[in-house]
Amino acid sequence: MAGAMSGQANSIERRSGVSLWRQIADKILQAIASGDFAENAALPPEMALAERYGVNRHTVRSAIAALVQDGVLRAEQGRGTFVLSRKRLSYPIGARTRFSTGLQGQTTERHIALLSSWTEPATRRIAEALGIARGAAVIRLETRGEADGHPVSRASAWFEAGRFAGIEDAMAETGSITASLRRFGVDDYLRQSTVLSARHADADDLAALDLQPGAIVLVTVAINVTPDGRPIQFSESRFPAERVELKLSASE
Amino acid sequence: MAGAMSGQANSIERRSGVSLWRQIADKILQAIASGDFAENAALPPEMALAERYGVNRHTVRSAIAALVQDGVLRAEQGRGTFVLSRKRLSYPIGARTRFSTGLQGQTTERHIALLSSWTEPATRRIAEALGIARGAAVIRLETRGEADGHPVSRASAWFEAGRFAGIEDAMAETGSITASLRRFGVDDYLRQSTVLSARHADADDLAALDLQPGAIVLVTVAINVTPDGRPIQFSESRFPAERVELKLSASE
DNA sequence: TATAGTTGTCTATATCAATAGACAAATATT
DNA sequence: AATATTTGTCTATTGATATAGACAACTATA
Repeated sequence: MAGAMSGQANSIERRSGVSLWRQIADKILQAIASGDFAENAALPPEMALAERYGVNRHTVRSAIAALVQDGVLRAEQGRGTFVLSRKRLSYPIGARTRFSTGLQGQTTERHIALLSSWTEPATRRIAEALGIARGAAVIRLETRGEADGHPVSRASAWFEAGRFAGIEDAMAETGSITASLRRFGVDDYLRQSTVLSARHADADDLAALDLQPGAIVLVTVAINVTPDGRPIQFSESRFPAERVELKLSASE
Repeated sequence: MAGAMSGQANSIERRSGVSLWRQIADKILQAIASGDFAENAALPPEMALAERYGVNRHTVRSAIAALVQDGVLRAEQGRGTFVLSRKRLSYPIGARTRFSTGLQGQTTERHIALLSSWTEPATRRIAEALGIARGAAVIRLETRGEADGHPVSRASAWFEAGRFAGIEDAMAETGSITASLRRFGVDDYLRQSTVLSARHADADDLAALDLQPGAIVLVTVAINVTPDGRPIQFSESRFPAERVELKLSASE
């Protein structure tokens, strides 16, 4: 274990508003995600981790307890603590970002579940993105992306209500944005813009993505357009940073 | 203020390992960054914020105190609390990502400061990325990007030591990766791959980016190649999520 | 079968985080 | 000048976080 975790600074911040056990849990998650531990590998003993991070053994135990609760680790009395989960999923992002095709090879099964949908007036931001009047009716889809039974994304998407009336039914049936858009004559679409940020998960994210409080989510805000440049979809997606990384496609 | 901040769930998680005051500080930062408040606009009164988030007024005061300390807000007794900082910088990422050109129009001045540099053996990951032997000598540059006097990025970059001997001197002189590479006959280069993640800032990030403990950083891991596909640079960059968002170029 | 190493549990103590209430100090408004 | 609004300060109390030490329970190994 001497070399493992060597890439990161083993530093912990006190009085930060983020408890020490959570910071340590984050570091362990990072180490696992970046491949410092193989699956089923043993973590260093609690005393060693405590010394490494300069905290009490009980503080390390709090961090481990949270990760055990989260299904990332398994502790066995007398033997050690072992890694259960695999590396992060690598979610590709580019001009032709599609949920299902992007995760092929990394997962055996994936789909998008429609959580809810309704019609609402367009905010200024959405109206600008879709090139419609502020306050015009837009259909909002709330979805969750799942891969091998685990939630990997949580998204809100907006479509012009006039042009895409009934898209929620198509979405519920097909479980695919691409397939749903095809029913409205959209055979192809491109990612016009993507803006990326990160924040702590809110209550909705926590529930939908099955995260522990305090987790970080990556946020993308995107506009999809038809090949002739007409905007059709505005969306905000949240990805759990501990389970997903975003891979920007090289050529598009 | 009824409509402002409307986009986010006003929910706070308890027993999360992240203190309530930090969660609220995050939400206020988000609201500012997403344009809910104009510069110099007044925040809602402390009592109103306390009610909105379902916490005590003193908890809100802790959040505001942290942001005042951070230079984001200014509190005036009897008047109110006011927004100082502007919206997030939007940092473009694409095939031709360049630090200086990317921020034109948003800032009046920007440059890259070389913090330190040294030669070290290539780790497995770096060797694979650069297409060299594991353990071969690589030059490591530690840099900080600054715009209008404020730090906006913190990066580590690795170059093959044989081909780019002395690049640290070029970097110190020119303050530009592009200009430094030109001295070694690299007139053009492309972003081959970019992988994105997010985590809490570590001690080094906090110091270099002038952040408060508990802040979140966006992390990009990238490989740059010459037009003929030969890898020349491997880098990991950290951006403060509260001050920078990443804008993916449409055509890359 | 000892022994060393590891996780699990318990008690105790100190500090941080959050709530609660009261009132002072400064500002804006009537 | 009087009043309402808002931030600043103080005391007190509770629960979560972190440290410290001791020992039990379990596993692997010499």
